[in-house]
Amino acid sequence: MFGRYNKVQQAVLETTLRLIIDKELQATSMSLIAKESKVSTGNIYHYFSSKEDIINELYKAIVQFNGEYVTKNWHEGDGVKERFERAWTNFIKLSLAYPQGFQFIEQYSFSPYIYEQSKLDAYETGWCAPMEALYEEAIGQKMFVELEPRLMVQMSYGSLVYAVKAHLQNRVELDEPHAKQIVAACWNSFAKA
Amino acid sequence: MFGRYNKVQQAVLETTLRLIIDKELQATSMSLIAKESKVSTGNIYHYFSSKEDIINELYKAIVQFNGEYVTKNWHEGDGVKERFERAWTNFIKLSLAYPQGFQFIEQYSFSPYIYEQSKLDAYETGWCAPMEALYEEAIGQKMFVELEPRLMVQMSYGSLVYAVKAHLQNRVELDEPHAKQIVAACWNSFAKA
DNA sequence: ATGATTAGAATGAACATTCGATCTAATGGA
DNA sequence: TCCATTAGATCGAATGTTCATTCTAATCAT
Repeated sequence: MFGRYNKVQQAVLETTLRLIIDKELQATSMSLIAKESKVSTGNIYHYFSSKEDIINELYKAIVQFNGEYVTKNWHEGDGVKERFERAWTNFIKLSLAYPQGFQFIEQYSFSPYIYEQSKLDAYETGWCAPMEALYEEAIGQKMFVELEPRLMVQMSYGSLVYAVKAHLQNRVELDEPHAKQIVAACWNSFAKA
Repeated sequence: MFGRYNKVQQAVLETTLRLIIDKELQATSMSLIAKESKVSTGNIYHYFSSKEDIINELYKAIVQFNGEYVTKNWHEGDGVKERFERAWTNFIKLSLAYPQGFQFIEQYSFSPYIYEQSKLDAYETGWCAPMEALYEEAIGQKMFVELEPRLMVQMSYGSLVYAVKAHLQNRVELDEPHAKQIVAACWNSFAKA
């Protein structure tokens, strides 16, 4: 997930992600990050300019990772529906495989802690732009009702997010057949009769 | 929203809600709450045992308020679909009328800051239980596909939450006709062909 | 006059950040 | 080959601030 960073940075980012999800941001002090990552506070400040900076790097790295994951295996020649199913199925798999990254994005993508610039970049480096284009295509082919693609993508995403959240809280099953039904529900919500 | 509390408690809760949404929790100090609510710190501690306690009272009060709001105007004799539309339309209206309450619940319902007990109570005092019963009914009448009602309710809720979020960030329109289309999309996602 | 409330000072802990010292490893000159 | 020099990496104690909470003495309302 943090391949483009050096060893020290990786240790800090991984530790911070884990601590923030386990314990909440305010309970995650720099000294705790230092202890758990086995990097001294001084050295952390050698590689990151502030605590905020760590959080923002985390955010950017995860957004990019998620973007690549969701748009994986889109084959040339696949129809709109195939790509739709592939993308959102990828998203569910991603969320189950990297629940900490999922929860981090969930908790912080609307937080003032994340710089506006990071959020703007996220639109391009993440899956937002490609998914909106896909929904646009679906409208063009009369498969979807006429609604703003941006709104529709957000709604589908919200459905999946809450399904995954419910699962992570042990409140519902989320196996292969469930995932299929969930993605189908997303399709049906905008499919033309 | 805080009808069951006394004047002092109301002032504190209203102020805290506003500050937390405007500025983030960590930037909302007790002294700031005291200054803006015009209640001295000493007196705040007379009515609340800690900062955590304020947050948890806020949470419980808003959950209950939202629960009553969403299930408002369910008329005897209304069919499942009418109640479905009424409930989620109420939810959208609620979110637009009380965006701070909406954002608070969004940010804190998964946070470790909220006691587990508060979360458990929320299930009964909020709209979760009645909505699951409604979805159950829809399944019984063969209107909905067979999926866990809990999962379906969460997914519908997620759709609406993200639609409202997108609107609050000025990213999409959310007027009366849009609300209708959004609620229809939620219905269609689980409607039997 | 009794209980509620206020202003705000005092307390003590927690925390982000800084800084000077020490370590490491690579390079260069003899 | 062997030591000297250097640049950067790493350390962790020290700094200064912020903040939740407590306390005190004064004021207000009934």
